[in-house]
Amino acid sequence: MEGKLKLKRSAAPVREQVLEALRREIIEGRFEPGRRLTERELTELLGVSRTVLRESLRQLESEGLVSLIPNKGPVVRALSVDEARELYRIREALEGLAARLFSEQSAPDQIAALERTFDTVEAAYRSGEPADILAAKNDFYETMHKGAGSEILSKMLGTVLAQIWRWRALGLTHPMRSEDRSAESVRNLRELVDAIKAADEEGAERAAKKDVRLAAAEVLRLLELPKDQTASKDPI
Amino acid sequence: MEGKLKLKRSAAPVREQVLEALRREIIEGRFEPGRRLTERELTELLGVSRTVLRESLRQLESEGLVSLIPNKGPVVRALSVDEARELYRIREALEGLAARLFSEQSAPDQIAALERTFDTVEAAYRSGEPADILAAKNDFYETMHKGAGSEILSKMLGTVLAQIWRWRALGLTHPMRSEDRSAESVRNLRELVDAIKAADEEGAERAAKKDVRLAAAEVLRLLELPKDQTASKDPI
DNA sequence: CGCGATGGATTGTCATACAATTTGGCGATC
DNA sequence: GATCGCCAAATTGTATGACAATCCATCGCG
Repeated sequence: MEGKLKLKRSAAPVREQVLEALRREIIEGRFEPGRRLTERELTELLGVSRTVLRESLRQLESEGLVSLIPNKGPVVRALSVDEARELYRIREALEGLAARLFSEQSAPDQIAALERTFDTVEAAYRSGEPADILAAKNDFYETMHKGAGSEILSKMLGTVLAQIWRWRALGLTHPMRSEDRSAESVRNLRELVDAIKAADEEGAERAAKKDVRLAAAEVLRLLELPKDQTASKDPI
Repeated sequence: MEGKLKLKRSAAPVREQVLEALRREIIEGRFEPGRRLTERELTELLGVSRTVLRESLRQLESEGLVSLIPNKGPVVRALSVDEARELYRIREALEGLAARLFSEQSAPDQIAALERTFDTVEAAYRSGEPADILAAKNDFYETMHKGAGSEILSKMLGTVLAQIWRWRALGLTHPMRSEDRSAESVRNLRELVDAIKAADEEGAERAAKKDVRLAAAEVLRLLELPKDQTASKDPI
């Protein structure tokens, strides 16, 4: 009955901790797509009751991270390439909206925060370390979403990002990735930041959308490459 | 222990039936915003166990229809005017995307289906019956979402629509509603249908967004009116 | 070789129990 | 009489055990 993924029994409700723990395992790829998650296995792993576990699983289903197959059990959701395409289109629309809302508000402190995270992104790209780049870009987007001033939108973008997390890493680590992508991406983000600074709503939306669109194109290109590369090492 | 909202014990899992029953009650306004929903009350009303009920409530929380206040219980979520505004902006972006995707696909049968639902909308507007208009427009949007060919997008739009359902009715039934809105709305939708027929992706997106934007403007105008009208009759 | 029966594993649902927390009210004290 | 503190009721949070329903692999029988 021992929990191996330790949960502090104090601060937050157990259910929340379970939810976060499972979400993390899935997003970070330790529970790979398609993997079955039986209730017994999870309750033993986490040391919680079925009651709590099942509530968390239902929530993860709403977020699109697991599929609950009737009488069969939960499975880590595996997305098809088509679904990846759909998610990127949705993300494009929503990031565009976020950028526009950010521009409309034009809050000086938020803009300053965005510039700071942009500098970090730039530095991370220069360092070339994929993990750093990913972390920096996450910060950047998070700052942008926050600056848009819509809790609802932030949450929606959060669930979209959680679902495509795997592929975002792919675009940075795949051996066949395009070499020009880095410079291009930085250029885009700078354009976005400049537009927001200038309160250019139209330009901000366009830049944000373009950034997502190019990232999507790269990822989809990589996903459709023949699989026989040496790339089999890390099929996140 | 008798369930007063009858649930058939057969076809679908009990949890799904509970989920749908509660969703319906909330969307259609029989559980008004802000109302507390204690677990005991709901289990008795529905005749199900707390286990099932709580799982359903968690799901409704993810959908934004209830707020779960810790140690206090579930409450039918009440949206502020600001949140309404946010939801309409999000809807605008997503409906725009749906229209664009529909155009891109240009599936003749879907287009035909859309034209049929548009005719129904037109007829409903001529009849002037708010319930008919609402139902017809729902059909229209549903058809459009389906035609966009993205299950994920459809579901997202579904949860957005569920949250603003109340206000959509408002735009059609409020005593102070603008008289020109009907003609304008029909004109917009026709523009949208025409653009889709012409595979004009740009135009379709623009028309869909405009439709949402105008509907939002009308609803927000009504929400900000002084409350002392005779309008107290039906505060859905 | 096909195919149905059977049994194990897993989910679906329920009832119950008790701890933790909130809340409203009651009473004691000043 | 007012204020503060504290108790008790109501409600959620969590755990446990039980049993039916369903699915699936496998074994056995024709």
